[in-house]
Amino acid sequence: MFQPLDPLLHSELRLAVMSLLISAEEAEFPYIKEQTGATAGNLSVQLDKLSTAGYIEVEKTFKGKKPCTICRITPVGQKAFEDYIQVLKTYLNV
Amino acid sequence: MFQPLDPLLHSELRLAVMSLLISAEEAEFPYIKEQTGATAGNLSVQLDKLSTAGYIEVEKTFKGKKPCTICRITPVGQKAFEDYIQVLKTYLNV
DNA sequence: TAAACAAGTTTATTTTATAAACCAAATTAT
DNA sequence: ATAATTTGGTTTATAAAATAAACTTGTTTA
Repeated sequence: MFQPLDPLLHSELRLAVMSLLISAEEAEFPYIKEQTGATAGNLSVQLDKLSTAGYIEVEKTFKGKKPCTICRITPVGQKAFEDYIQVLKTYLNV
Repeated sequence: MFQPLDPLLHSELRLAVMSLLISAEEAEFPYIKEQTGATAGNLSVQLDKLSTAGYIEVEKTFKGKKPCTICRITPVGQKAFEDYIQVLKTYLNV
């Protein structure tokens, strides 16, 4: 029997975002966009979903006069990521 | 930069099926259904996709008078599964 | 001051996953 | 014997998700 995989994390782009934020603690929208190769629209949507779930927090600030969106992983997000890995391992026979 | 995740494997049910077949070498439809908890319809569709991709082979035989669908992983499928794990690991920081 | 660019968001489209409905044959109950 | 149920699936319809295209707002640059 397989435990269900958290659907919020079992998504290529959202997983990549979480992967970045786990190591980086903080990252700006354009950086995430570049690292993941996502389009801005897709990234925006996926960040919203992670944010709504409480997995990340999104801070909207300014860098000089330009808007700047900063993302950070939350404790809830960290826990979800770790749990996801544990469950996933049972699928991979690792 | 993240390498793309094989979309055929990055699916909860198909991954579970592959996971079973990697260890089992051979499994019948009802067994896979039971182990994965999938509905017959969903399983049928996903097995088709894996089969069309050449990741598994599906043999239709009879067990006495009853139809019996046997699934096996192919070398192509094994390779794809291993590759998928390698790529996935870069997302998990494992 | 008009054109191009940066940083996103919103909306529309495509793809995917999933289950409901269905089918054929075999078994069981009446 | 035949009606009802079960087994072993497939096909089709629906719901959800991913993704990109189009758009917005403000800022630089020509």
